[in-house]
Amino acid sequence: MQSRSERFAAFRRALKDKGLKSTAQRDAIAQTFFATTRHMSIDDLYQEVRKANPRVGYATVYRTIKLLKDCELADERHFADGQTRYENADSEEDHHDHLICDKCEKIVEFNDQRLELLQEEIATNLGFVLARHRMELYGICRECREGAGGGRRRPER
Amino acid sequence: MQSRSERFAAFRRALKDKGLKSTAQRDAIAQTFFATTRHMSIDDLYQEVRKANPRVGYATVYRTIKLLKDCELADERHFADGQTRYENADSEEDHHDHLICDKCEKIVEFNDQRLELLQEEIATNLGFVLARHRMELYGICRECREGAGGGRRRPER
DNA sequence: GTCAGTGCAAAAGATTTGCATGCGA
DNA sequence: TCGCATGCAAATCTTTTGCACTGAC
Repeated sequence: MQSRSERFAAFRRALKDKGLKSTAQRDAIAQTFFATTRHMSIDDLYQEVRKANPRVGYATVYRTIKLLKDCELADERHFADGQTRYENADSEEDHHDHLICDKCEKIVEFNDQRLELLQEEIATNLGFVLARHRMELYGICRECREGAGGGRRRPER
Repeated sequence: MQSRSERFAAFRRALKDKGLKSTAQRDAIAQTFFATTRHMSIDDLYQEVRKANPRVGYATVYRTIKLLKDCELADERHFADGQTRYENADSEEDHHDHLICDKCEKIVEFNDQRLELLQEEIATNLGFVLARHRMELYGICRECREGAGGGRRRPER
C-alpha cells in the first residue's frame, strides 16, 4: 500500500509530467482524498475539502477527481444506489472486493485469494487473459438482521 | 430460462397480487423489455416502446421499469458512463456472470458453481446473508490476442 | 506576462414528482 | 363510479461547461 505522502507525491509528479499546474485547490482536494479510506461521493469530498480550504468550488472537485482518475490514483465505482463514489486506487497486490448491506448500505471490503485464483482459472479456461475484475456481493449484515429492523438506515440521498 | 410469455405472465400476476392495474402502457413496456436481450437504458426502452405504442410517456417507462425491478424481473446496472441500464433478470438457477474482452468488447457469460459457493462462504464469514452478487471479469480474449491487434473494436457508445 | 485553473452560475442530462385527466376493475 | 395510472411539465439531482477573473510558472 502506498502511503498518503507517496500518493500525493505521485500526483504532483503526474501533474508536472502532463505540464499541468499545482494549485492550492488541487493540493487540498488530493490531500483530503488520500487521507480518507472511505468510498467518497463527490459531495462527501467537497464537504471535507472545504473544512481544510473553503476556497474550493464544486466544479474544481469534479475536475480534480477526474485528474486523479487519469493518474490512476482514484477508482470510480458505481454501486447499486446510483451514487458515483471514489476510492483510493489499489496497487496490484492490494486488490479488494466489496460486500454491501442492502439495508444500512454499509460497505465491507474483503480479499480472498481463493476467489482471485478461481477467477483466473475461469478466465483462462474461456481463453481470456484476465486484466482485472469487479465484484460486489449484496446481502444483509448481521447488525441489520439482529437489530430486528433496527439497522441504521442511511438518510435518503 | 423463463420464456418471454412466462415473464409477461409473471408480471401480470405480480400486478394483480399487489392490487395494481394492468394497462396498455405497462403491457407494452413489459413486452418490449422482455423481448430484448440487450442491456437497455431507459431511453432505449422508451424509443422501442413508442414504436409499438406511441401513447407512452417517459415517466411511465421509469415507473414501470421500477415495477419490474420490484418484481425481480429486471436487473439494474450502473455502468461507467453514468447511464443506468436494465436487463432481464436471471432466475436463480440461471444465474450467470460476465467475462468481457477489453478489446473487442465481446461478452462471454459463464457460471461456475465453485464461485457461487465461495462467495456464499465469504459473505457468511463476514456476517452477511447473501442476497445476490455482481461480477465482471475483464481481459483480452484469445481471438484478440492471436489476431495481433486485429480484434474489431466496437464504436464508442 | 501568459495562459491554465478557478468560482460561479447556467446548462445539460437523468430521474422524480405534482396535478389534472383518463381509464381499468 | 372510484381510484389508480398516465402524460406533461416542472422540480430535483448530478455533472459539465462558458466565461471573466486569478494566480502559478
